[in-house]
Amino acid sequence: MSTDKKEHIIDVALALFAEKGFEGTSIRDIAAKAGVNLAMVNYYFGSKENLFEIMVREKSAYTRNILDSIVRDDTLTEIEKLDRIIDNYIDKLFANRSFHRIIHQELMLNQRESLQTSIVNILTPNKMIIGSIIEKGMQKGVFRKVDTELTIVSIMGTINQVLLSGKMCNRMLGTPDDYVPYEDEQFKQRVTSHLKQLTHAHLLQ
Amino acid sequence: MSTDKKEHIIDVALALFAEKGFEGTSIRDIAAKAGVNLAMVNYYFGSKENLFEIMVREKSAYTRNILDSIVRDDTLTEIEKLDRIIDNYIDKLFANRSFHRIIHQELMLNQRESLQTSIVNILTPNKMIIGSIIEKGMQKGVFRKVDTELTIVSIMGTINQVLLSGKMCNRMLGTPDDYVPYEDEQFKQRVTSHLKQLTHAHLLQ
DNA sequence: TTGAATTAAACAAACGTTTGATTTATTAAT
DNA sequence: ATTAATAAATCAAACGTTTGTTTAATTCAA
Repeated sequence: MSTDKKEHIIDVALALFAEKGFEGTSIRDIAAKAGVNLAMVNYYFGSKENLFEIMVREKSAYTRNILDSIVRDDTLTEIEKLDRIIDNYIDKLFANRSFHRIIHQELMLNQRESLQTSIVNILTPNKMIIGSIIEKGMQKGVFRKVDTELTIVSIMGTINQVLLSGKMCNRMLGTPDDYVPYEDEQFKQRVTSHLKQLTHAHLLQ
Repeated sequence: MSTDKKEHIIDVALALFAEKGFEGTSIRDIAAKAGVNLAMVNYYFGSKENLFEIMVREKSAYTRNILDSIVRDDTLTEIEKLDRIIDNYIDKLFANRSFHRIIHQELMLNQRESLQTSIVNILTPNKMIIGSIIEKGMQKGVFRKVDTELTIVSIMGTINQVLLSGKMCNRMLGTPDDYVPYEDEQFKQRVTSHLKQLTHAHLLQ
């Protein structure tokens, strides 16, 4: 079984799930767009739900190890660490926006309970790391006293809100509906500097 | 055709759509939970998609006229207006969280194009009003120079992020998975004061 | 008695999945 | 290097369900 073909099916499925949702995407859709026979999908992955789970597990790998090097760097102050995390997150999430959409579709729906738990388990470590930086800053007295968890929610929520709806972004930018704002370097920069300004004002004394 | 029964079907459909998504909910699900015959749903609403559209249009009414009275009140400063808007929004969105979930499911998916446009049209006026308050504050010099649109995105994004996943909230609160955080007055208060602290730090000189 | 409301039953289409035959690739023996 | 045997990959077709929707008969209310 060629790994290339399996990978290709996963990539096609990822794009379709992100666009139409799990129930809105049929195996026939996936097979057609991937250019493989319908039966191959079940041959490779056993079932549609299994393909979905494998895809989530495989594609979630990129979120790991992003923050580790940043948090360990002793030459950086707390606010510098947060700035780097914002840079890093916006970069990674803009690039992997399809996957990120799927993650949040799943979190919102109350289907596939087991997958929801494993998504929460994927996201929690990252949130913990950011949280520890904020609390270190508060201990040192460089950060104001804030609600650590909800501060993380605000940072993530801002990025997610932007990633949620291209149509909304285009309304904001004055760009046409078929434009892809996430490939616009200027827009990325705009979101980055807004988020930094927001966190600086919120955290710094 | 009894309006009560129609309304009851809409309410049942709302709850199911919010939990399982549009494609994940069958007319048979709706009919069963509403205690009506399967054929009644199509008899009343014509089609599943039509029921969905009617529901969105009907339930979106509550978002209007919330902000008008606040923005017109001349006795309030800009930051006071924003505080009231935050109070109001969190109150309304927590109460109507099922509907709000559906809205954002639709925004995320690229199915039902026409509905997406009308959702954007529903949300845009509210964003415009908040935007005008922020810009008035900047003109007066009481507000810092900020990215108006992205500031709104951060406020909305924070609330939406919280409303998105009860599981995530419970992880944050240390409450069990079956707990409903949105009915917890203390949690609502916590989100409210975080958002006010955030916007104050971000906007005020 | 007329029209609306309600029902059980059936409809065709789409769904995820399985089958069984066929092709292709791999391995082992000559 | 060629051949025979074995395994893996691919395919068209069919499977049984579930889907949204329609029908035609029946009940109910005005």
